[in-house]
Amino acid sequence: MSILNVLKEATIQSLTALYDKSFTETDFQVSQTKPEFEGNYTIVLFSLVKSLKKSPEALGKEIGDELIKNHSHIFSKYNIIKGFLNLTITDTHLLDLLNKNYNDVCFGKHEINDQKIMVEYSSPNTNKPIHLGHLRNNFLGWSVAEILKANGYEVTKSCIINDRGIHICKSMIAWQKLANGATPQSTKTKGDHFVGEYYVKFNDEYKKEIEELVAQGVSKEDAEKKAPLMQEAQTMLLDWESGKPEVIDLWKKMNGWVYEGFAVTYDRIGSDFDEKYYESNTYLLGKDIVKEGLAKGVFEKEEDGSIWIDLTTDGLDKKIVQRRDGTSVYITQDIGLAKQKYEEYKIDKSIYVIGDEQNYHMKVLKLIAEKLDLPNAKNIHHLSYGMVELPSGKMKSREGTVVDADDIVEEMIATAKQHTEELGKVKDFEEHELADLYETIGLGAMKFYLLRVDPKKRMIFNPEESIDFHGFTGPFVQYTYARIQSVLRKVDSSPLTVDSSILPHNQQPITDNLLPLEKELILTIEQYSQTIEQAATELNPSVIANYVFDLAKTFNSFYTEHSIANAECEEKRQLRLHIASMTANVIKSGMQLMGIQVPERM
RNA sequence: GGUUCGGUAGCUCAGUUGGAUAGAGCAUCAGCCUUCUAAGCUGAGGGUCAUUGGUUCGAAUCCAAUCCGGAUCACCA
Repeated sequence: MSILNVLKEATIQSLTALYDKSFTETDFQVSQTKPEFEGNYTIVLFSLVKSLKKSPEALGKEIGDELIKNHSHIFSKYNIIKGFLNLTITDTHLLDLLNKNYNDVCFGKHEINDQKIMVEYSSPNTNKPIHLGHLRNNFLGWSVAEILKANGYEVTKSCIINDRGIHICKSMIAWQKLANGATPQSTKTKGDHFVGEYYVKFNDEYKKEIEELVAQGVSKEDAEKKAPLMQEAQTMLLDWESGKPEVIDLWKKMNGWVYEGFAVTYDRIGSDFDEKYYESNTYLLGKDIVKEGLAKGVFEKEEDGSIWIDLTTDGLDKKIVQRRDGTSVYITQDIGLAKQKYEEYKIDKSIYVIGDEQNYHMKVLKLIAEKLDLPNAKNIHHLSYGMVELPSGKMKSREGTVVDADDIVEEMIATAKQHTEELGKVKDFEEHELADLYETIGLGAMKFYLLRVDPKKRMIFNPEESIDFHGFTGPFVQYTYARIQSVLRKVDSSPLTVDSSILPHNQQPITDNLLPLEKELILTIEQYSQTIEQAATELNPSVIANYVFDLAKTFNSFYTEHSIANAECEEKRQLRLHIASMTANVIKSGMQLMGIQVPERM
């Protein structure tokens, strides 16, 4: 149990013993002591002052004495300033913690529980390659899944691939008309980029057609519908739905190219999935749901045959769930898929990583699921994230300002290479080690940059600043890790041993002799478990990013001020090597939760 | 217009179960490499926490109103 939890419980016990009343965690507040005051943890007494009608000083003294009397192994002393009771943690307790866990690579992770969670993320369209915004989605989804695993959940990563629809037909039409049989192989183009080009070409040609029609006096709206290319795309969609062989073949061929391209990108950025759903399989789902909803009176049929749900009493609008031609719409398919997910996996919670432009849609989805009484409806959770913008504003495909994922990844890795070479510290690296290192640093910088911000906020991606490897960045944390490894390597000949002389059982001289920075490091490490928990509760990897950075920063201060391998005495040396080792473990673990590798050397 | 999410240092962001003098990084300035990796460390300057009012011992944090910005409100997905 963490010190914080021990303190809370101990305080409740002390209060109960002292005042003969029952208390809960909400009756008082515990926080970390501000650096300018002596102590490590602080109990804020004001709320108790009120209910117990005692002065803060008296109250603080009584609680402080009681805590120390009963928990002398954890709390050594206290002071009271105004209404704040500042408690000091004993060195003994911290050393004990260090001794028990210094070599535990799983430190901070929670026991397996029996809850199952599905995290759906990524969800690409097969008509164009993924861009910077998708990267935020991929990194978030992957990281959240790992964070949940670290908290003991059984996690299934899933992905819905939007592989059908009018947008797919557009690139197919363009390819048929313009490609002359060109393929990714023949043009040496990555498959997803290849198909994406034809999607762009379609829109270019389509635009020309509209302009011509408008010039002939057709209204813009009509022109958009009547343009021959659009008509062809519509026809192709119908052909696809009726299973016309040549259309299906073309569709399979082009999607195949896209998947090959995606596979390369996913492999590189580290996205993976346990289950893939294809919209071409799920788009008919939801028919039975519509029937069910009608029977239950949740849905209503209009005169023209279309089916609706009225959500006005919930503050939303009316929403269509089935078209008058009997086909199901997006939202209905999603409900169908939600149901299928539950039936297949018996999940306790279903998380959707989707941009905040779909907040309304997801709200409706959940509401309909609840009204239909689907078993997992209440545990549908939309992990909404803000758009990624450029310093110049939003990315717009029309203006060609969309940042391609492959390009930006490549650029980050190239910058990592250039920067590393300038520093000139890697002369003894082998060729393949260098390639790995650049990839580790470049991708690490990228992931850290996109994950360090609260998901729900939109963020600005400044290509120049993102490539800064100093300060609150992935490479800084990676560097700290490599630095520790370097120290630990140097003492390899005398590997870390559990030297009883620094252990509390022995009551040797180190006790009550920890330096402030040593203490701060151990206390920070101790909070890793809570940090993981918080990140899981909030579904927010930035919690981890901030924590890991803070730990790395503290370590670097320590490293600069105090020698580790050449400490004043053997006990101190052992102690510091233990701290270093544990810091490295926690940094590595935290970075892995964000999908970031740490290099042994850099 | 309705709903909803944001507004914290020049820039990018932390901090909201109400707590002590609001924190980092970047940028600027001043120091620190014969010593465990200087992708580092130490220090300085920089703030009307959008505005106004309310709640109370205490508000960046809670409530109300206003201003600014984003998203959304399709028989598209």
